[in-house]
Amino acid sequence: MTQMNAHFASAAAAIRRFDAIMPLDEGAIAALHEAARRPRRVSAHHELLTEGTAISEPHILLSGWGARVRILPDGRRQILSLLLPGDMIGHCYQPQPLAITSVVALTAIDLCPAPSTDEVESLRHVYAISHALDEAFLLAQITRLGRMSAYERLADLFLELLERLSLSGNAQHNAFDHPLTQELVADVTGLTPVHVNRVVKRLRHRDEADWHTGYLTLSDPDALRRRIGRTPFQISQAMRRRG
Amino acid sequence: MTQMNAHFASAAAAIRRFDAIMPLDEGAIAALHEAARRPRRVSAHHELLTEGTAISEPHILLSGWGARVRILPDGRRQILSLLLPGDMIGHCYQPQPLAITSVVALTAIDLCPAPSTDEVESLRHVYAISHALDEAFLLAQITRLGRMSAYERLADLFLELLERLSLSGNAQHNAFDHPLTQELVADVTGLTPVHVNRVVKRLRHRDEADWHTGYLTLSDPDALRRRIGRTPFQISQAMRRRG
DNA sequence: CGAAGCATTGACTGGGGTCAACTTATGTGG
DNA sequence: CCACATAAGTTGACCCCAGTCAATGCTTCG
Repeated sequence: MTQMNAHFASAAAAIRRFDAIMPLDEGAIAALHEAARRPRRVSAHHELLTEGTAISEPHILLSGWGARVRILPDGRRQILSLLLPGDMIGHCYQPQPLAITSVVALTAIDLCPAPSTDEVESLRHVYAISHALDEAFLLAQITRLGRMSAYERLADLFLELLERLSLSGNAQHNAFDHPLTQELVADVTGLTPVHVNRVVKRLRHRDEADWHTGYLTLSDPDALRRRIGRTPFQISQAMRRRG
Repeated sequence: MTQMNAHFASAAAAIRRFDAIMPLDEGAIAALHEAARRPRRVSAHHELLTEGTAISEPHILLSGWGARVRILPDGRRQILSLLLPGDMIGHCYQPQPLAITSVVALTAIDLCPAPSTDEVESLRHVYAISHALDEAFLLAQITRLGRMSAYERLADLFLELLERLSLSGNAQHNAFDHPLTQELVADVTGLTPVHVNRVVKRLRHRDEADWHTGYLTLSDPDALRRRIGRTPFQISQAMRRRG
């Protein structure tokens, strides 16, 4: 289903996300479509960027999931952030050409170079907001790891994923394709795979979440949000206004 | 001692840090000195920025320590990152005028508006690198919280502080003023104050660190780095080169 | 000198890690 | 289309790191 047209890389998800972040003008839409016409495909487990390596140009993730990863000398692995359709990869402000982290494809993914802001001025603003959102997700990740229980971490992560995937139109009816293994979720949440399994079981028993064969459904996101005291993520109107 | 001339806000630390990040030209130094002439003083525990509030203009922390903080509905508190002399506050790329987190003064601090890059073009590059470093510290914080034991978290944090404070000349001989309470360190490391105390005790007994009356000494940073497998933080040459 | 904040310690608990077996998917080649 | 191999999910038994509760010192500083 999702797989069937996976090789028709489409700009749809990315454009929906950017447009949700901030309404796009025609030039921006055209440029994004054009850029997405010759996507690069990378298969799962391959490294897109290597920590300490030069960054070429910023890219846009068209489909599939990626992650920024850090690995400790003894092999422990931490996923710093997840990259979803419409997210940018390697977007930074000129001076620093070195990748600050490795980026890996968690599934097969399609990506394309991000249209230059020199050509489409209006994208500058969109990219900047996208970048600010990325930082917001890092901060959310820190609070998750620092001050939440295992149960809260999973619930919070699932809610974040639902909210983010909704932006790009990759979620419907509180459900979405969730291609990660429990081990990868463990690497995001700072837990062990075994314990992730136990907590997922609990979520299932409570009828709060169902996660089978790569598809995750949250039965009542609002109730879950209230339960763990999560402020629903939203792009504030003010965020869009120029300072 | 440190307190005695605290009311003579000085640009020295900030300039040393920026210059260490990337050699400054005379125009930049002059602008920084000028900006630091009329510093704003904020006493401990006061909020500099409130989450969701409009950001005025970027500032430079001249002296004292601050923190980006997030508080959960039930009162749990997580310090997202520490702000040290020479660090920037509220530096972001135009479009997003809302503070993404609260910022509080942990000690009495002095700050001044950051000279505009419109006036001193060369500062743009320096600010960008400073911003990239901030992000790098967030990523370090994530790995600390996600994949390190309490012992490693404290050792890693202390080493990061030593390295960062060395840049601004606020550390000498592997030692520095450390004004935080154990409770605040707990809020940085995602632990409880009680457990921070126990780990600090262990560090003391092993003669790895000594922390008394606001002064922290690491007896052998390199040995400690090796022990916990920490890559010494450094600003790579390549980071300074223009892409 | 007393009060308030911070550091220190002990006794106890529990959330989450570890180890290991077993089951269920996924997938690959014959 | 089945047989087997490999990866992923599931479960139980056990343990330990770090949290909790609570008492006691130790500093500041008014």
